[in-house]
Amino acid sequence: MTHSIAANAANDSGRQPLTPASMKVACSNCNLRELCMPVGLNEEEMKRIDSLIATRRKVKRKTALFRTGEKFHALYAIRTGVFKTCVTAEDGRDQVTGFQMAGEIVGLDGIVHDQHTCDAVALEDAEVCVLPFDRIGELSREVGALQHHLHRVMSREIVREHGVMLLLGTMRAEERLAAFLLNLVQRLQARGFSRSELVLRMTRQEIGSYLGLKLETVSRTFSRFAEEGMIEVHQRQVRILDVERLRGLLAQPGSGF
Amino acid sequence: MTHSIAANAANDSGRQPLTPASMKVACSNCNLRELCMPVGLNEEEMKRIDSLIATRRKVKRKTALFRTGEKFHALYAIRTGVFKTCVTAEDGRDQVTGFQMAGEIVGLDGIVHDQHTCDAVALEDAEVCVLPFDRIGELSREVGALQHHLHRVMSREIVREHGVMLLLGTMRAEERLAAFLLNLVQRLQARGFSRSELVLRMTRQEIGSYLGLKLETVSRTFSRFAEEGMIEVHQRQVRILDVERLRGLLAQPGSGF
DNA sequence: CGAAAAGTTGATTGTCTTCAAAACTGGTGG
DNA sequence: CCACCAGTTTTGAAGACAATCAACTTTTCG
Repeated sequence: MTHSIAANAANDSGRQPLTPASMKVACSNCNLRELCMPVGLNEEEMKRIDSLIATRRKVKRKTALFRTGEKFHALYAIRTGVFKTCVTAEDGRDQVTGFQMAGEIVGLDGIVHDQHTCDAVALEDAEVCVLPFDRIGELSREVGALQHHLHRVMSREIVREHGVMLLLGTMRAEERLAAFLLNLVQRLQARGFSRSELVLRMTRQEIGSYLGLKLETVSRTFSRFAEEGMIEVHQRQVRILDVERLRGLLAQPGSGF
Repeated sequence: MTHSIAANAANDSGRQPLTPASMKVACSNCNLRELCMPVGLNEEEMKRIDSLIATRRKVKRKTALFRTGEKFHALYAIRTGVFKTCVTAEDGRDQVTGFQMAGEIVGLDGIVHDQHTCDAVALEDAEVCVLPFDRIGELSREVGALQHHLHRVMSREIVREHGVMLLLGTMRAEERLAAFLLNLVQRLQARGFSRSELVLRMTRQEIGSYLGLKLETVSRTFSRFAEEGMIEVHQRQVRILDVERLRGLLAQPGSGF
């Protein structure tokens, strides 16, 4: 039982296997570099990119990095913590459009109208690098790799949202939750965490909003997965016991006719 | 009755109020310029942008401009015709992610992995400008306005998809269809068409796929709107009789708590 | 023209939502 | 340090909405 949920929780309080505290404020020696910056730069280019980071900013749990309507002036690279982004309709309904973690970029929505069109809220105490957008523009004119990297980041977001649309448009509750869990655990694994255990940073309500389900449905579906022995759930701590069966939920039901 | 549905249909067969046939192959004198290119360029810059257009390409109804898995090498600016883009899950289910018309850009999904991740299919005979992506990269390094324009196009797509996610995640069938019709008519109006009449280029099935509904539900909802006097439907020809009530469908139901 | 595709409408079913109550958790202040 | 309280989660029962299944009509296009 070396990997019990309790052990995972402990590991988790001492989070950031990738980001020791003693780090200089620079991309060039940031452990998240491969996640949020282009690779294969020479020293000169790296120095320039370093100059891009204006500041870091700490964001307390439950507070916003930016909100709808605020002026856009920077993108943010997440260093630590998990964020949610959500859009709000005129009538007050809102929709979580994504959960973002270390190495991912938020703020792309603001570019079109020079104004943010969604809220980015920290689900736990977090820290971000502030990347002033006009600096990104200048630099990417000089450093081709940065230009292409930015394009890829934006394109990746478009493709991710295609996937969410597929989920929301065609999947049933069980499939949605399975897809959600598999996606989360895959991203956590890429960051050095367990491939089978995770701590949810968001509420059932927030998961439901993201998946187009009510919180009760999310809760019930978790319970059903647990009953069937596919996962183990203790509040926000989840252990995946049978990845294959979870994956199976995604491929099965339409049977592809 | 100057704007009868029949009249609209007639107008429609003689489409292209914005693009006479005698046009040179250049952005500088393209009537869609404001839609798909940056504004406020000097002559020198305009000339460079013109050089970006490698070719035009005609796409027959029901054929693909590109398909999932094909190598990405260009973005496409739609000159005439309407496209749908759709993603396909491993199990064969697919989801229409958008309908694109004159002046809009498709192909952004291909940038991340140098490979398209969705299909773009013409719903009617269409023509596009081919914009080789490496040329866009070079040019946007030289022409700041083009660079910023590209960023805005991508950001706009991200924001649009946020809206679709809100629709798929929170709206009921009537609201979805109302939102769809209002969005469509608004974009057509921006292109010089009627604000109250439109010809759907897509099937009920395709509308349903986009809205996360079955085709029967789309058909029923059209019928209900018609019964209630909000619209008039004759197959694919739709006349909007009461925009305000349609708009009301979007704001009402949650009453915003 | 004729076959295939698209659209409409009805009856029934299934899934998710809604409403409700109770249990649990974690943080705060006495 | 413990009690308490608000927020979160679980679970049940009933209801609503859209899906499914099915039959039929209309339109499109080769």
